[in-house]
Amino acid sequence: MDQIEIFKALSNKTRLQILTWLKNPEIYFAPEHRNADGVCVGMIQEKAGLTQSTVSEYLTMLKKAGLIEATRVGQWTYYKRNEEAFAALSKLIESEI
Amino acid sequence: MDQIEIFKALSNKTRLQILTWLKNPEIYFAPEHRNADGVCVGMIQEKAGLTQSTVSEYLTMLKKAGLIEATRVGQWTYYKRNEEAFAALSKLIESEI
DNA sequence: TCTAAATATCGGAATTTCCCGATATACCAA
DNA sequence: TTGGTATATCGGGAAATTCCGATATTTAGA
Repeated sequence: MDQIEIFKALSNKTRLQILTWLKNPEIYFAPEHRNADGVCVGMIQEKAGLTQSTVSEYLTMLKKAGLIEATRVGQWTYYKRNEEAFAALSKLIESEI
Repeated sequence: MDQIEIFKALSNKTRLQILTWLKNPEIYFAPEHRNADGVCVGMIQEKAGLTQSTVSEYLTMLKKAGLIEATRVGQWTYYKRNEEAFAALSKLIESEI
């Protein structure tokens, strides 16, 4: 758990938005674009309004920080939150930092 | 509470160290360099091993993010943690982000 | 006053981040 | 195979951050 990597990943408006969207995908994405593994990149990109490459990099960054997980299904990659990482971060701030 | 400002402030090794030192000043600073208002800039600078201007700027940044508070006493400025901000951030990550 | 000490602010070089377009890779379907 | 779709990676210009030295400000004390 690299604290600085995590905080850097959280230091961007779009990346924070993505995390919010992935917290309640049923609110933000149509059923056909999400499943138990999360939401595919293209739909996240569409909502973000940035280029595909940028959004893909952002998702990779969030993944490296451990905040989200990826599952490849055919040509799609589904991303979902790693809630344990958020719980751990919350506890870290509550008691360690 | 500007989330991004907070996460940016936390995205730096030295600033995280300063927050750790201020969490338990009695461990890291001699009694004559601390009081109920916190620890003075010079002592924080000494521990950080960076220039006075850099450390002063870092403290200003942490203060703008709401993570620490400043009290001027004579020629000294004492900085201490704002624990409520950390509690609020912990809750934010636990339930909102 | 005048000087010295503590801190804050300014200007800038080096590095990193932001976000793009172009290109590469992976997979599916015909 | 071949072409099309989804995603990842690369190269780079613009903007932000890092950290410095120099300078300004604030306050105490002679």
